[in-house]
Order: sequence, then C-alpha cells, then structure tokens
Amino acid sequence: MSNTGGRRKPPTIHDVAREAGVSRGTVSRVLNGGHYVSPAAAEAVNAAIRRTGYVVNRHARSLITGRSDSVGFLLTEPQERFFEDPNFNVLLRGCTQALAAHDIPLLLMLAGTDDERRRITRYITAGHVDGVLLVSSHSGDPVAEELRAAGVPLVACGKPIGLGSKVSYVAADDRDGARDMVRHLLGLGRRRIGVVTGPLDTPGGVERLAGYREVLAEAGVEEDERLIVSGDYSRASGEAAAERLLGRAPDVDAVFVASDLMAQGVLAALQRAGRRVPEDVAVGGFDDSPAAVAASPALTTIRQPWDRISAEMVRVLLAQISGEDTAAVILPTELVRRASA
Amino acid sequence: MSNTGGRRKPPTIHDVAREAGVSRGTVSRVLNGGHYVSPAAAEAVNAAIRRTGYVVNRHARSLITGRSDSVGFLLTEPQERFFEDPNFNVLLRGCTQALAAHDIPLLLMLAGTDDERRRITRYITAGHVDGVLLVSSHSGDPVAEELRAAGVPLVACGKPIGLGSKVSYVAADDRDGARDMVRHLLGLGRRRIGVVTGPLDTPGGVERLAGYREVLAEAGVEEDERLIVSGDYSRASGEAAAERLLGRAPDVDAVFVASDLMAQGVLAALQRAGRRVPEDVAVGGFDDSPAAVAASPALTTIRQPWDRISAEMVRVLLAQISGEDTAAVILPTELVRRASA
DNA sequence: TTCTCTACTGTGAACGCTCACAGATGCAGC
DNA sequence: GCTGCATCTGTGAGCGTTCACAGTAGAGAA
Repeated sequence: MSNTGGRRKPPTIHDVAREAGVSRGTVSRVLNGGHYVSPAAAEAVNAAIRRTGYVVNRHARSLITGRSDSVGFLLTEPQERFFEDPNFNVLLRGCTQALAAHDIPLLLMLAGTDDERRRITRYITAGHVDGVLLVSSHSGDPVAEELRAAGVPLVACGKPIGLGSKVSYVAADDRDGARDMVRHLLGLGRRRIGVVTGPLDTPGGVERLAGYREVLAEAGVEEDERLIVSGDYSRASGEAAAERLLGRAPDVDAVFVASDLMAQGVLAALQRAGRRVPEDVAVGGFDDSPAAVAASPALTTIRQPWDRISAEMVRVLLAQISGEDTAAVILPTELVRRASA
Repeated sequence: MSNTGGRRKPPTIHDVAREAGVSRGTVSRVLNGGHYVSPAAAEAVNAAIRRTGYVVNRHARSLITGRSDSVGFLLTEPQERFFEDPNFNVLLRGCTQALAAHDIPLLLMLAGTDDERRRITRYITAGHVDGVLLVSSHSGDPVAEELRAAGVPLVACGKPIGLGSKVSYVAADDRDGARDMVRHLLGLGRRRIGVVTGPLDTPGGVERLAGYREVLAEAGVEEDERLIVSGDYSRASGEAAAERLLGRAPDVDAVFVASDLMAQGVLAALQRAGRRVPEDVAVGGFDDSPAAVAASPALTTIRQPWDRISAEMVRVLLAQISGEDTAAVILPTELVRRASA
C-alpha cells in the first residue's frame, strides 16, 4: 500500500493558454461565462482544456475573488438527536446534491464541544465558507448569533428561536400540517381528540399545538385542557404522555401526536391499556419517519417535504450569498393515510 | 433579512507582522510550528494575532503549499442503503470529529449519478482534497479505482472488493465476530445452528459465514448445507430466508443472522411459525444497530466498533497523506448479550 | 477619409501566503 | 584577532488565478 504514483503537477491556465494559442485572460474569460470572447477563441480554449485535462485551481481563484465557493453545513448542539433522526439524513443528502449541481462542495461542521464551536466560528467568520446551512437546536444558539452578527449568509432549517427575526429559514408548515391531521380525525367522527405536543419552547411544538386548537375551535368542539399533554419528541415521553392522557380523559377517542417517535410510545401505552387502534382510539403522528411504517398499526402521519426543504435552503442561501435579500420559506405538508387513523 | 453588515476585510499576515514589529517570515514561522524563532518574537506574534483576530487565509496557503488541508468523505453507489444505516451516521460523525481535531474540514461527496461521479473524480484528482475516506459499495468501484490510479491517498471503510490489494482499509473483524456469536450459541447448548448469510459477493458476507463454519468445525459439529441460507441484509430477505430455513431444517434450534435487520425478519418468521425465541430457537444478530434494541425480544448481537473505525480511518489517511506506507487495520468486535440468545 | 463605437484580446498587478536564501548576531574554539 | 557554527530574522520571488486597463481591429456613421 505504498503511496505510489505521487501526484503529477496539474496543468495551469498558462498551459491551456499556450496550447490554445491565446492569453491567460481569454482562457479566464471562457472559464467564467465566456462573455466578450470570440467563438473561435472559445472553441480553441475548450479544446485545449479537454486535451490538457485542465481543472481550475480553486485556491488561486478564491485568493483573488475572496469567495471560497463552498458552504458549510452546521449542526449545533445535540448531535445525537439529529443524527438519529432519519430526516436529518435526507436533509444532509438533499443539500449536498443541490449544492453539487452548482459545483459547490459542502463542508460538514459539527459543533459539539465549546472548543469545536470556537474553531468553527473562527473558520466561518474568517471567510473560509461563503455561507452556512444551519441545523440548530431550539435554544438560543451562540454560534448562529455570532455568525449573523459577522454578516455571514445563513439559512436555518426550521424557524430558529432567539435569533431575532433577521435570519432566513426554510420550514414545513407545522401549523397547517397539524390542522390537516386534526381535520382528518374529526372527519373520522372523533370528537374527544387528545394531543401530545412537542416541547413548547420550539416553534414546531408551538405551531402544531396551535393548529390543533384552531381546527377544534373552527369545528365548534370545545377545548378541554385535560386532553392536552406534552412530550419531548422521544418515544419514552410519548408513552408517559399517553398514560397521563388516559388517566385524565379516559373517554379520549383519538390522539394527535406531534412526532412519530412519540406516537410509537402512545401506541404501546394504548395497547397496554387494552385500547384498540384505530377502533377505540385513532392515532395520528407527525414526520412520516421510518418509525411510522415500522409501527403497528402503521401510522397515519404528516409528511414534511424534506427533499424540497433542502433544495430551498440551498436556493435561498445561494441567493443570499449573491447579495439578494431573502425571506423565510414555508412549505406545505402532506397527510399520509395508513392504518392508525 | 437583508444581507446587512457585509464582511470586513480580515487582517492579513502583514497586519500581524506590523502589529508585532516583526516580518512576515517570522509570523509565518510562528504559525507553522515556531522553530527557529525567539521566545520574545513568538510571544509578540501571538499577542498580535490575538489582538487582531487574525486567521490564516487557507487559500493563500494552499496555493503555495499545494495541500488543501481538507479531505473528502466519499460515498459511492447505493446511497439509500448507507444513508438509512445508522452506523453510517456514527461513521460520518466520527470522521468529522477526528478530522476537526486536526483542524481539517471534511467535504461530503455523494457519487450518485454518473455526472456526479465525473465531477467528483475531477474535483479530487485536481488536488482539491488531500485524501479521501471511502465508503464504497461491494461491487468494483470505478471512482475508487481512478483515484487510486491517480495516486490519491485513500482509505476505505471495510475491505473493498475488486480494488486490487493496493488500497488501505479499516474494518471490523467480521470473521471473529461471527466466531464469537456461534461459540455463544454452542455455549447455550444448541447444536442445530442455522445461519442466514449476507450477500456472498461482499467480504463481510463471506467472512461471517467463514467464522460460522470454522467454529462448527472446531466443535466437531458436522456441517449441514440445509442450515445455510442467504439474504441481502434487508429485513424482508431475512424473513424469507427464515421460512426457507424452517422448511429445510425444522429441527433448527438457533440461528446466526448476519445482520440485525435480517434478524428482525427472522424473528417475525419464527413467531409466525409458532417458535418461541429464545426457548425454541435462539437468534443472534450482527451490527448492534438500533433495530437490535427495538426488536422483541431484544437481539443478542455483535457490535462493530464504529467509533474506533472512524478514528482509525482518519489516522491512517493522515499518515498516508504525509507519505507513510499504511496497511489494513482490523478491529475487534464485541458480543452484546440481550434476550434473543 | 476620419471618427466613434463595439467586440475582442493581451498584460501587468494583485490576492496572502510560504519557501529559499541571504544576512545578522552571539558564542565557542583557535 | 579570525573562523565556524547555531540561532534567529528579513526579503524577494512565486504559487495560479482574476481584474482593470490599455490596446487592436473592424464596422458603421459623418
């Protein structure tokens, strides 16, 4: 396994220019859009590039342009949670591919420890990436704030809390998704509809609960605080929440659960309590994660458009990098009907 | 959300030199190891760096050194499979963090389409990364071969097939893991031990089967071809394999399954056939994936040291980048006892 | 013809760094 | 004193680009 071969010195723009019989300037112009260059010259340059196998040296380019033509994908804080979330994978993959289409590499940055946080902040503010795709936790995020203050282009996934209103983000329409699900449950004839909320210090948690309330109010079903319990998106918290719910409102005939993982816990608790799903209690989840299909019965749930979210994040970030003003983007969700409701 | 602030021009090595009252050369020396520089000068430079908030411009450095001080994490071919595998996440995270400790960013590269493959190959061979961490599929991989031919430092995760022997890799000891598991099943008094293999065109599949055979031979248990069925690591294939196995060898009293996902399928098939686990049939998995804990009963399985694998991959790659000859690294596995065996 | 305008091309200079080299200083040995 | 050596420092060149600018050629208008 010796490091055989070594790497030969790659051809430079000089070599291409000589080969094509033109000047560096002309080659550079062909490389960057090809304006103000004659068809003959362009053809000669392209042929020379093909022949020599020339690839632009991005370092030299970056040195003078000040751009790095790369962006960071920054995950702050509780990495476990995100890394275990299959949606995170879809997001990461989607962003990587969307960027690849623009020939922009993605740098993965994980800010776990304070040391990593410092290093990453320095790296980014030093201009080593042109912008940052941010997957942040719910709590106020010092890294993100620092980046924002430094004027680094930044797009968050999901509405960030505590970052002021100045940061662009892309998110699924949590509230509308919740509305769809609760409407669906109403459509099944259920009236004692409980809810297991997510953490209420996150926008998602708040919005999903708000959607639930709105639809019940619209339908003239009076709200009952006993039907509202909260969890933290984990399976265990869903199980505990369902037990509380059954204790406080035994006549519950449907539950809207703010995450599929929690819904798994809810199913377990209902089964233990001898309630049949969906006959006695209909259950609706949120996320359309693999957990939704793995559950038995399979979960009726709300799908978030993760592929579109990643594509939009990249689009918005690139727009921001090229100096445009960008706004938040909210994308529609979709109800996925399975057995549990 | 306007792109307010803009980015100020960062300080250069010139600024630091002026601030510290020394020359560029001295600052550069301090930055790169600090040899041949007086303590007084070093102190002055460090103070100036702190005061100015200087961060080295990596592009300028790379332009002259020829190194990029970044490495690629390359995933070729069936992305779905890897992206759904939680171990992949652990691997990716581990590599990112191990590299971060060396201040080396990781570029995520996904070679799905032919177009992406071409682009990535060009990007890498052009020297835009110093080396590549490779997660490849089992089949011969044209990208990897091209990289190897170009002399790009390369470390694969798992033994690559069809890449010649010239590529370094880091892998878990599949054979020894299989041996441990089969020994464990023997220790439980089982003698009619079946095996559900992985795909036999992968090193992992081959090795795990070989381990099974070795232990049975050692123990003097005669081999029975009816006890050997194969799958493709998927849950469904495990279920089908178990049905075949039960048909061919109804007296089976234990099954070593080459992946946890398949083992889930095996459990389902056994339950449907009315066999109790582990009383009638003991089941051993492989991987220690979340599926192992989620299964009921929870799977006894073989844990692969993914955290150590990622750390070793980075170590070996960096060694290779700095010109050392590197060999393959095989890491030990660990038997995790749970309810299924 | 001459002038102007457009389309195109070549040429230095610069980006911020490292590297090789030359020079300076101090100290030991003759 | 001089020489040699080790330690330290500054300087110029150059990495491979892009960019601003100057310059050329040709077409059309006056």
